[in-house]
Amino acid sequence: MKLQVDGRKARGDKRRAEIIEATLRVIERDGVAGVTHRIVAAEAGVPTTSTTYHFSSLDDLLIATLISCARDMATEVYWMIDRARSRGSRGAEEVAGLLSEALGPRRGRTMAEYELYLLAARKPELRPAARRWLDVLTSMVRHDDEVAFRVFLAGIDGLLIQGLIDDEPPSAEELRPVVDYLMKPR
Amino acid sequence: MKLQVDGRKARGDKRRAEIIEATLRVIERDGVAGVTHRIVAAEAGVPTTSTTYHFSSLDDLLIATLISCARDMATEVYWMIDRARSRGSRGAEEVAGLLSEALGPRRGRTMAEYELYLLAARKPELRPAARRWLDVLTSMVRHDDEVAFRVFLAGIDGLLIQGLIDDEPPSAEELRPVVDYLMKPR
DNA sequence: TTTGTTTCGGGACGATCGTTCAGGTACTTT
DNA sequence: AAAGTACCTGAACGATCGTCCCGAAACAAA
Repeated sequence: MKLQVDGRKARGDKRRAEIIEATLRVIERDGVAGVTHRIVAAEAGVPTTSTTYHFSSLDDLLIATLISCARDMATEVYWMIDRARSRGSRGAEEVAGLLSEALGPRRGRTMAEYELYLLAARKPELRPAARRWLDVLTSMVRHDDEVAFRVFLAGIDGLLIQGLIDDEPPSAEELRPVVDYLMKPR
Repeated sequence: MKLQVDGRKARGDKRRAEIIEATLRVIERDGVAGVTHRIVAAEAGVPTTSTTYHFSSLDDLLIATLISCARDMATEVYWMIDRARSRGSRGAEEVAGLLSEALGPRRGRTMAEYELYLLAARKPELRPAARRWLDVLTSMVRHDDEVAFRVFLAGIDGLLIQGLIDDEPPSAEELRPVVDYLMKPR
């Protein structure tokens, strides 16, 4: 079993990845509504037909983008948890910082993620990918209290969504008491 | 100052309302992406030019729809709180029931609301309308604990969003322990 | 009735859309 | 070298899009 010696497939995979990255940039900038074959192709610097060749339809492209996005998010959270653990902290500070980053410098990315998330609500084939990052969290964090953990996850989502319609992103200091409350055992 | 004696304006307002209702139905069915002048006009049973006449652009139409939607939601929540109070309960049962309804029979409507919500993240002129229902809640519920209330609101949003990507909607019984935890004072 | 205002709606314009097709290129296998 | 496979891409098709134009109709004020 040889892996990836075919130069053609190698180039194909590379271009596929470039197209997915371009798609994510387009969603960050213009939203899911702004995703078209031509726009994505222009963003990626490839001819229009290249996107239709590698992704049989627009839906396929969006599905691939969501899957890639969910994987990135999962690994990112993985490292955050790892970082928090190595510091021996309970993570509230890390979480608050991550939230304020998600709502500030990375606001476009956060919007893109939730747009894809909502898309999964409409397209069942997207749901496994959308659920993945929840699953990753669930499997990583020890949950001595199942209910408390579900509340925590829901709270994070709610804070992010509500933070997206604020005129200016909340700071980590503003978020801190809410996150503390959310993570406080009882 | 006479109000609404002009039959022309009366008809115009009525048609405007019909177009907005049709728009909401289209969003429930096809999402914000499915909203076009022609589709909305067909749904409302009016000629295409009627939607462009009453709403100078598609954005205007979506803005009007979000505002109308937010108002409906606010009054609905108002009555729920009123109902819960008259029963003397703390509301956990009512909240769990409302959530399971929002994720079950009214799933399309819930998706539409969150899509419009996310649209507000991209279009600043939509944000006041999107924030309104949060404001209504904040003003109605006595908040002896500010932080706890923010956590509660975020938790509701998170539960709804996560429930939207479940393959089958959670029942009120499943939701109940989480809602209880969310509303439990400490 | 005449004049002015508001709503209505058929038709059309240019733009952009998703997708297809056929020919060409690059690479692997036989 | 020949055949086979995978990728690339310019051109084009039919459909749909937002929006505009302009005359007709309904209604109010004179």
